[in-house]
Amino acid sequence: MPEVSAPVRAGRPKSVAKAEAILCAAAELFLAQGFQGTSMDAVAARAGVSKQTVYSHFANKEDLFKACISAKVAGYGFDETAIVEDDDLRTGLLAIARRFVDLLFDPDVVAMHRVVMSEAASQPRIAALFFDSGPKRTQIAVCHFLQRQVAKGRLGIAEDRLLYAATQLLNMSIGMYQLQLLLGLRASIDEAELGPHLEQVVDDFLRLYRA
Amino acid sequence: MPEVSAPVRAGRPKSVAKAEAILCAAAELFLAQGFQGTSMDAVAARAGVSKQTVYSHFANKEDLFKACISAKVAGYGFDETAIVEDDDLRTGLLAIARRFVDLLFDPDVVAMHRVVMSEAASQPRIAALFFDSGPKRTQIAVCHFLQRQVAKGRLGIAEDRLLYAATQLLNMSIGMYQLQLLLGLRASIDEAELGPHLEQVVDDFLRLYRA
DNA sequence: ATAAAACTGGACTGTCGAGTTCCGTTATTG
DNA sequence: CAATAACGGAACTCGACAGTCCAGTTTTAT
Repeated sequence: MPEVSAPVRAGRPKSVAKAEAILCAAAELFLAQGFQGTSMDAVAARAGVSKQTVYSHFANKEDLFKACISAKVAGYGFDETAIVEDDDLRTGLLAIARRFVDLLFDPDVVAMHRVVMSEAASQPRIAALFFDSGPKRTQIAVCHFLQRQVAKGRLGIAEDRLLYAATQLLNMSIGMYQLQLLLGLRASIDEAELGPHLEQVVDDFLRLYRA
Repeated sequence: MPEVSAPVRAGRPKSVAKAEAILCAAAELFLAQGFQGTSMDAVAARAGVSKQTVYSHFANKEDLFKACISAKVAGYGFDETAIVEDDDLRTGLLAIARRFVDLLFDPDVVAMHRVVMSEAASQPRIAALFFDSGPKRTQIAVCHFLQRQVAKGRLGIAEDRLLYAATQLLNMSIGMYQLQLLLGLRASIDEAELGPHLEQVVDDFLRLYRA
């Protein structure tokens, strides 16, 4: 029985560095100009690589796109382990809201939303992957945080309304800001506007759910 | 002084019916397949018209796109005059939330969001037009409703927080539903799920702001 | 009737992009 | 060193599409 996992090793191995350069270049272009707006020639040029090499690492444009989004999604997750169980509940919620909008309003993440949405029809798998490892994961992480606060007796939320409450906190944090970013009506959100907004959101959340 | 507004009338006039057919066909295709995914040949074919005729009514693809979105936006507004000043405040708020999600979750409107977002970079004017006569107008309409309820002594909201409160009501109504629709993860939202959700949203809103 | 302009249908140009192919070069393994 | 495979570079095929052109036909105002 021949070695299936190592099929006849010989010759020059594929450069991992080049594969990463291609992936990186492609991600920049796809996020900035969309899938259809990005040509394989442009990717090769930006990666400083020949088109042949691009096709030796990725079968076609669609595969390259999927690899890009998968990599980006994996790298950009809402880090749930970083949620500090602060002594002050309000501070903890504020930190969560802050971390959330910092992620959501990041130019790359905004661009990702745009691209995944516009390709959702032709790439349903990518859309599902994005949702599960992005928004869904975030929602669940916040949900777990709330659950722990309920267990500590600091919040009063029924078990079957935890997901709803988490979504509420996140949705209220978004405000009109994300839409304006997605539409390119703003380049970024001013801290002087965002800070008070998030405090208001957290205060309202506490009025609804404080034990 | 020559007639500037009626420059030398003669010959066959342009068919308004054909212009509308073109606009209608283009809208269907643009919303279903995006700007870049729609060819002028396809528009002409769908409208049952020659390509020449398309170009006689619209200078180029971009102009046609702008005309399409403008027309759709004008036709799809959140009808603020239809907000009934119901005796029961809860019923009134529920009606607003319902009207809002009925509009926002409409397949055409979802598709519009997708298209306008993906073309926002190259068509900033369209994005601004969409925002102002869509989300912005809705927000203001709800804001006015809330203001009247405050005047009647039924709600307690500070003047400078009316916009925030309106956004809150709308954002909470959206839940995760719009994102799932935009990503094509759902085709529509089941009433059995949406009804209780909206009631919960309105109840929470009332807990925060009832006078 | 007549002239002007809209409309059809199709052919045509020019461009761009995905994916392939070929050849010479370079790196790696045995 | 020799076999092997990645890489660069460039040319190439093939199809799609925006926009134009034209010759003939239809509609409409004067």
